[in-house]
Amino acid sequence: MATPSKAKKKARVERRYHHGDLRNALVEQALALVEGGGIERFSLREAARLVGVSANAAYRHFEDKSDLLAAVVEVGFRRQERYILEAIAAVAETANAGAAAVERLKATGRGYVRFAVRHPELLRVMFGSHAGLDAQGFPHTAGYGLLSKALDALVAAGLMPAERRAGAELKAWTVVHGFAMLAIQGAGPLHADAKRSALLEEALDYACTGLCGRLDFPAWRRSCAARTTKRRRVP
Amino acid sequence: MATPSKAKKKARVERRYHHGDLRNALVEQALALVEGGGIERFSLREAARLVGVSANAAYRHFEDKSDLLAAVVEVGFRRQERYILEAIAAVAETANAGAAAVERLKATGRGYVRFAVRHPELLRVMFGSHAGLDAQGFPHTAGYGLLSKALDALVAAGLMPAERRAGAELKAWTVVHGFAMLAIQGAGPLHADAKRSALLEEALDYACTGLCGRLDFPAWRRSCAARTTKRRRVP
DNA sequence: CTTTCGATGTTCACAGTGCACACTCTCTCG
DNA sequence: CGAGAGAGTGTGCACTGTGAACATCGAAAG
Repeated sequence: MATPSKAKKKARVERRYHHGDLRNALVEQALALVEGGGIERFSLREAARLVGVSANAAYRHFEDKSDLLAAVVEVGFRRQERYILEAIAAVAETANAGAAAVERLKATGRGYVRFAVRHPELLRVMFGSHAGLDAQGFPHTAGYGLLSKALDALVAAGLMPAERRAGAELKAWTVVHGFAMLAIQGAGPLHADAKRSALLEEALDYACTGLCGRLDFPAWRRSCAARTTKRRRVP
Repeated sequence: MATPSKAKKKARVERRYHHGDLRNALVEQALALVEGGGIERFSLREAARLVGVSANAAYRHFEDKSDLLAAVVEVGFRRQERYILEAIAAVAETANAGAAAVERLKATGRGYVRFAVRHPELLRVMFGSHAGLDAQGFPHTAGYGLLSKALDALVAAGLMPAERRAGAELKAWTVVHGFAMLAIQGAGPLHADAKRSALLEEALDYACTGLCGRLDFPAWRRSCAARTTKRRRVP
């Protein structure tokens, strides 16, 4: 066997007095509890128990139960961001700048909704109380910045009149957030996967229409055609 | 003094063994607790205590804590419906059928959002778990029917192409629900009353654009003009 | 007018929760 | 090496949701 002095440093599987990474372990466990059974079936005590630590150990790392939950919300937003980035990465490249801008915008929405459907309880917790948004009222997430860039590109490509640019983030967010929330609620025909993604595409077209103000820019038509023909799969 | 045999029948203010209307009293109290302090600050026991009854008395009227909450959700939906009806009643009559249809559609959204802003915690509870929606996934509320009628009228007035009619309820609902949720979350500039209602009007215009597909129907322009000139106050 | 019975409320009991306090263990640094 | 700070434990308290047995009332049946 190896020298105990070195083995003690890390990688000790047996019960140690100091956990070593309790904070993260608790957040991870809390998240698991939330995802499988909603916010009701989550207690600080059970999270601690499952991690193999006394209940009060959690208070060395979190003020409160709600503080632990806030940490869960934080990783929720980061996870959502990853979904959005993946969705954007999945769109096909196009020579047409307008089509690319439209596709990137739509991909943002696809990632948002995909995250919602895969982690409904987590999303509910993220928007369950006044938390998760920064002082300006936006998520401190790269995803929001990507949305802004996509909208800028839409203007640059001549698809969106410049005077419609202001506040466009919020409008786009409104549609996508509403869709996501209703989807996880099982509203209308949104619970079935196939139907939902078809309706999402409709909703995204509809959102773009609303954002740009009109359908009949020539470049717009071309971009729509580009979308339906080629799209890469998400891994 | 009156004959005791008759006074005993009803209207006894003193402590009686049988409450007489416990179920309603509990729902009312539970609703009050939810509205002032969110779902966390609501316990079956406290509701019972405030009503002046033992905790377990509630179990004669409700299966569960969650069953009581479901009753709260029910009255929430009815209350929301009243807001929508009031908002619709508040729009000015117009000779132009198209303008009237647009206004009725928008009013639905205004009522929805107004309810959300006035009863944020209640709305959160209403959409906090898989509840409140019927088997088809729609709220069993007259408000939804009114939305459908407004959309039909939009088609009848020639503002919305008939081929865009299918699924329009869901799209309208998506925008308005998303707006309402983000508003009560304090997202972006939505927490300030004045800014919010201005943005709501923008969002409603934007939703109509998306629903109808194009801005430049002549009747559409006229209806927009009609909206900005005259609107009655909500009482 | 009694008797009886079902609906409605009460009390007691139990497990589980969030949290405060005082205690113990271990690692690090002077 | 020894002291102190940071991390984890145990005990205790007020509270919760819920089950089971008991108490009370109103109305229907005799």
